[in-house]
Amino acid sequence: MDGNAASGDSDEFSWDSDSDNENGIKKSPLSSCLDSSTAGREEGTVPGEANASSAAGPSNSKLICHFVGMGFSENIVAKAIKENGEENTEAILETLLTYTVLEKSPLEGQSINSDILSSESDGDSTSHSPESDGDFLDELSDVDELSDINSSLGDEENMDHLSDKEKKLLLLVDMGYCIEEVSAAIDRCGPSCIQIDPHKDKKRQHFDDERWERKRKKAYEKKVLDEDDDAIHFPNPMLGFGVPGEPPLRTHRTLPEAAIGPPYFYYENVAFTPKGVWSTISRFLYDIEPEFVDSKYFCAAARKRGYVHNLPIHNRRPLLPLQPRTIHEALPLTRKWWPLWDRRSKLNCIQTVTASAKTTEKIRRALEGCEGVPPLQVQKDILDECRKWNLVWVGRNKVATLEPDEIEMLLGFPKNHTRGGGISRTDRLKALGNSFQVDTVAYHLSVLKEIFPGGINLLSLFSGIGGAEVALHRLGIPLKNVVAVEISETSRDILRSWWEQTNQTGNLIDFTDIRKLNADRLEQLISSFGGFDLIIGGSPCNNLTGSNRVSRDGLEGKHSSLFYDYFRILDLVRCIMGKN
DNA sequence: AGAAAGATGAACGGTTTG
DNA sequence: CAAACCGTTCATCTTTCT
Repeated sequence: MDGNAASGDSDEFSWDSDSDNENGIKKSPLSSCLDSSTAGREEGTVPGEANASSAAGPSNSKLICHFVGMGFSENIVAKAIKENGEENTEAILETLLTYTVLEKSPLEGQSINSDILSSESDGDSTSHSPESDGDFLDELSDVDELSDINSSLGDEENMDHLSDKEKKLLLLVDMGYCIEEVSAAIDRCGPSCIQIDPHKDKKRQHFDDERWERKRKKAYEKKVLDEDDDAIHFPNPMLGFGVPGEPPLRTHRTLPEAAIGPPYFYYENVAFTPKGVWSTISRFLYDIEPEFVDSKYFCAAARKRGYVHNLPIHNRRPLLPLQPRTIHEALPLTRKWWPLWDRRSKLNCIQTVTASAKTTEKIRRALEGCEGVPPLQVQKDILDECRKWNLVWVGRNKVATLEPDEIEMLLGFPKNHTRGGGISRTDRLKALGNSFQVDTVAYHLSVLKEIFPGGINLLSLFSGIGGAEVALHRLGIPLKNVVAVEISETSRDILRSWWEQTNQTGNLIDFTDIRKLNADRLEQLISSFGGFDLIIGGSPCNNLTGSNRVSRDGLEGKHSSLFYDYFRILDLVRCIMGKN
């Protein structure tokens, strides 16, 4: 998946507006599906089409199903739809939230929810600039109103009549959390799993201090999560349920009822995220326990990732031939120049940026300055740089960065997979750095071969350069219909060019923006070939990975919040296929 | 020739884990 | 404690467009 891609196109969603992220109220990933079904900006459909069809008969149950999937009870959903009509999903949501959150104090409920929803559906977000005076004042007045309402609710007396869930919901929303997410989270794990400090010292003037607000939110998140009991723990060594060549750690597991397919699904992201991210992901993905695997057990490079999937885990088979597992085997030409004091046998994680010529030049000069074995301190400094930049030895005193074709091999792609067609070296490295390790994913997907001997229909979200497609193809699982959603044109080109070169007999349909993929389009696709067998994707890690010094904002980050779109699409497909 | 767009290089800490 | 991390941003150089 191309991590930067989300910022590439014109922003109808105003992701860039800091104030949206700061108070966290306007942005509600869960409701984005509702946005797109009402706003009529779907790819390949004319505006209004969605409204027309959602008023039709069968989609009424779909609508109910959708809201029930969000955690509302069927009775209330039916009531809300009756009250608002089927076409106005935002109004339905508003009503639902009103019922759910503030049944017993309708007055406050109305004002809070209408604030949230009216500001969300606020027309002009395209040319939105946080510096613009008018906009800025608008934001402030929104926030002020909200904080007035909330502070009036803030004292204990006024909250006495509210249930545990309602109190916590209000407090978290007050902290800047997205209301739908909080509601879903509480529904999934109960109010007691979310610890709230009732002593909030809210000062209005702090709202114009972005940094303070961000810090406060971060600190609060940390506090909430530190007190969270079910923190994720990582297996050490990071073998998941098992890797080839080792006795399996587990061959069976019991999935939560709600998690069982069809369709099968497979979600991937970096293992080491800010705290709490994986428990949120797991909670959304039907409480499935993530499988954490380091790809160093599949190839010569480390790649620590978490996978949430509902696939069977017995009778997994690795891709053959097995990849070389050490640097020397994978890159034999480096052996000759590899100094004895560099004891690395595995490469570190392949990332999107590589060292410059200056770094390798510096190392060469440092080594030429000493005769024989360099002093320990020099060794250590050089090794630190080598580990940091994944450098390999290519000549006397010479280290070098990995070449794109070497990375293709390490990640399990065919040689020249990303080469040519006007793609620059930088773009290759970037696209590769964002990709799956094919052997690892294929090992997990291998169980599909006997389930679907005739091939599968695949929905590939954030498909990038096609790691999932390559994995399935190498497993010998025929690809019947592949719907690939990828925002980067470069990556789409790479996938299509691979598709055309590998004698595929199926159809490849591609989409650009997952945010614009809606229920109507999915329904069309599903009815045209009878449903998806596998929904696979790794959403952007930009705001999760430790490499990001600037905006490691967690799941609510500009890019990584697209996880909620993965969930939205998955849930929609399950819904449409009648499994919700 | 000059502007615009694209490619490359270099500097930028902190959180999380065992 | 060390060690690792699917990254961002700005400056500068290079290529392409007008």
